[in-house]
Amino acid sequence: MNDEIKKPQPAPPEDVQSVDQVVRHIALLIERGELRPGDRLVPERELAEQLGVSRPTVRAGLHALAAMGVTESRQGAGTFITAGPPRLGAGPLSFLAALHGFTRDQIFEARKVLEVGAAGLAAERGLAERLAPMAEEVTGMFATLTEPQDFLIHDVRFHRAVAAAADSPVLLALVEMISSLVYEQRSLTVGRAHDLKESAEMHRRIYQAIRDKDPARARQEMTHHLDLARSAQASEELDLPAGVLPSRVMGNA
Amino acid sequence: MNDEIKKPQPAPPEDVQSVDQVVRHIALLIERGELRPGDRLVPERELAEQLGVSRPTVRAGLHALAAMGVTESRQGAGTFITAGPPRLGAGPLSFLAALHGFTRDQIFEARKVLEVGAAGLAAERGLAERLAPMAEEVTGMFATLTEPQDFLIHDVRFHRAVAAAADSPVLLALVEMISSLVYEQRSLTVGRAHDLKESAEMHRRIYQAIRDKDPARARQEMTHHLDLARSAQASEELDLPAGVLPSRVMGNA
DNA sequence: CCTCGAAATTGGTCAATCCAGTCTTGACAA
DNA sequence: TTGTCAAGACTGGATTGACCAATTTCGAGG
Repeated sequence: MNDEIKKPQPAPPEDVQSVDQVVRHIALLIERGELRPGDRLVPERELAEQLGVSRPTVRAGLHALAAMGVTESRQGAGTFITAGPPRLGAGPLSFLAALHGFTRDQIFEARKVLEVGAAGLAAERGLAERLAPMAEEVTGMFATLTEPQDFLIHDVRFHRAVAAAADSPVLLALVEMISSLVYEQRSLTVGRAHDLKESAEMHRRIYQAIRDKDPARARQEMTHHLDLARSAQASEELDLPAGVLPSRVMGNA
Repeated sequence: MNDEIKKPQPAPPEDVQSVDQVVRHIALLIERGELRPGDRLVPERELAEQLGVSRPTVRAGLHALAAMGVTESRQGAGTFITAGPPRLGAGPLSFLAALHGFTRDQIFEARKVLEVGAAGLAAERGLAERLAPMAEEVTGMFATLTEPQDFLIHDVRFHRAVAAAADSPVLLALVEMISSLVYEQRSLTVGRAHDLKESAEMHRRIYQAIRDKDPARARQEMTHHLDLARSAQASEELDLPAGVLPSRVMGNA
């Protein structure tokens, strides 16, 4: 064999995976506070040069970050750190649900823990400025009693508003994560819903308990509501053409 | 203009993004039950041909799935659907924490809601086969009172065992997600911990309440423990060299 | 029948190139 | 002077083709 033509290892034997290196680099910049929400990253080409990796590798890393909801890319404009309120994409949970066949009851169980706790916290806090969004969604529910799909949107938004009123960003992120899952499931069956009026009434009572700064009642009303909602959804799923249900738990990636 | 020479679009005008197409394709296979945990995906090259996209594009999609904890790739072996128990990677939450500067108290707030609820459920269920793991971790804590880092590991595992005893996969996934965050934060300061013995005692009381199928006591003990743990961690952070704390909230991607 | 090593398989990466939106800039007209 | 808009640069989106490295497979040889 010739021993001077070959120049095998152009890069030092760094055993780190190149694409991980990209993710770690961005993570480092975020840790250091050099990248804040809304900021624009350096162009892919430049990033590739800085890290000494190829552009496809950089792109793979950026896609991974995008999947985690950290970045957003706009063709022609650039790649940006996700702005807006702290949000946890529903993608991972959706996949988990599809892979392990989470049941409706299992999801409601988690909801009960999260949202009953959130309702209690919201009532303890009693932040006046958080009441309006909740009230608005309740109004929206009463206004869409004959439009199940629209009703559902207000329903989900109400529950998010409650979590927001708990004034706990982490809790809010978790609730939003699950409510996305709930929305995806429920939107398939809500057309067969009965008693939307009763549902709206329950939401109103939850709101009133939080407004009255009565944590115990807020928790109790939320518990009651979720139990009934679980039963309601179960009955909605009964008279449904077979085959429509089992799948379709996936959300936006 | 000529109207027969041009043949502009080699691909039908699908306005879908290629990399999204890859993710959706895998998602579809999972929905249909054609891909189950542990299964191996078709090779990248074949997948690229099937979908009519390039391999770097396929790789970007697979990296996105990997970031969501859906797939795992092993060089030379193949790409597999993540096996094992339902698990939600800590990556997204870690980034969220770093980006929005979640405080220790905010994390503990979420923990209280999740874990107090989990402890209550675990006590209600009273599944005998879930008790052993909890007891084992309590034992481990008493055995490592002088080794804070090892103690912390048992601590975190105990809390996961409680969530597992709640027998709610969704809740367990959420608790694991947060406990990863807690571990990352706490491992920096646990060296300065006092009263590890008292902490072990509290865990033992939580365990006993669950073992006795006493939900109210389980919830109360867990609440009490988390409140004290929050104070303890706060004091640990006080006498710490400045600059070590603020960053380092990122986890494995 | 067992062991071991070569070859096929598969993920990991890079290089160069083109396409498609987006933003910037400066010339031209009002 | 000012406003408009079109050309060009900039940036992400995607492809082709090739090569490296780890793993698996399978047959030759003991």
